[in-house]
Amino acid sequence: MIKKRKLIIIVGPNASGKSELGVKLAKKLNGEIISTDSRQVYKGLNVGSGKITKKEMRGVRHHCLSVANPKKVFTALDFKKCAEKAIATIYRSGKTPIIVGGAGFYIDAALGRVKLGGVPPNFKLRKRLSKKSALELLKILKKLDPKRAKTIEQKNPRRLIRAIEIALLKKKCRGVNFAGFASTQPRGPLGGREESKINTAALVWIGIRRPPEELKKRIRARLNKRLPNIIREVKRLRRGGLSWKRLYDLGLEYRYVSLYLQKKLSKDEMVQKILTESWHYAKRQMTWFKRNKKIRWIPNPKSLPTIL
RNA sequence: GCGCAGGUGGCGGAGUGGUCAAUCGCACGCGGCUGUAAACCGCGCGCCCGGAAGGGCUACGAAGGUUCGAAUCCUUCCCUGCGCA
Repeated sequence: MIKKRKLIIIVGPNASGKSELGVKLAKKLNGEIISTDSRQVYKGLNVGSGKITKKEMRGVRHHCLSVANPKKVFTALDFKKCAEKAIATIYRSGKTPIIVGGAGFYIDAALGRVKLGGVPPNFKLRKRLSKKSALELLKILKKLDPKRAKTIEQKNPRRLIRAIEIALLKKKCRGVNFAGFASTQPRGPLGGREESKINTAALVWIGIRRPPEELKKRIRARLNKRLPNIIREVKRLRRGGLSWKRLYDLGLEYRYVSLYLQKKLSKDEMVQKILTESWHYAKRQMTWFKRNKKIRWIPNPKSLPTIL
């Protein structure tokens, strides 16, 4: 039996101060950071995604940052692979891995708390299905996988399409053992575990939770400071060949700044949109994390728990 | 001062005699999420009781009136925008 190694996970909403805490802990514990952010994985999405700067890293090594081409979708599975590799590397060098991020789904995927199927995205199929209504999609799914049809969010086209994608491939490969498939996987207390080095680690969850008004203020301050650079960044991304559509899908600052640059929003509308949407996002992040009872909540990065 | 348009829930904006506590969008609150996740989706949202069904109360600028019944019709008043003075 391998001795349990420590793995620290720092979570919290947008603009709560996770990166700062991460570096602080890394310094203290001789650790390295695995950033868990669905937009910071892309090259060129820097200011807008709130990516930590070289200077802010203070010499601490960060993994899974700027590892993907923004033109292509980087999936949760891609992230999981990156994180696992990083964790292995960090352990090998005798250091402590510290996962820092706000993308709850990615973190849970990386740790095997959410099981990813093994069915890659089929963009042609998605495109075709995207023309159908949720009701039509549900009908299709009912035929393909009645079991999944019962548990799925019945009005969410994106989920329905993915479920159909899975069911279709499953059908095609009937006979093969697909026990690992998400669609038939019970949700167990941890959503099903997987074999990995992570299972042998002692997980320490830390969450930063700030009062709503304070968080809103931080979000606003951060945007004010960065907006000019974000606009510049979006222009640069455009020149680099990102479509408006892609920028829209990237969400938040990328979405609304590009609408502004296309003159579909005034500057003021853009700012308001980014602010409220960032707040909504922060709340969504919190609802994700609230379920995780292992998280120890602290009010700010300064109140470092003594458990370490 | 005259003419025209209008005043509806936190905001925008429908409704124009009963089926209206009032379509819808936004904000706000809560939640979901199994390879797009900063994406995507659901529920609630006047007040009070209820798990719900349902019931009670107060509401559509103000005050009166018509009517079995008014956010909707009439009168007066107050306010706003545009036009003419």
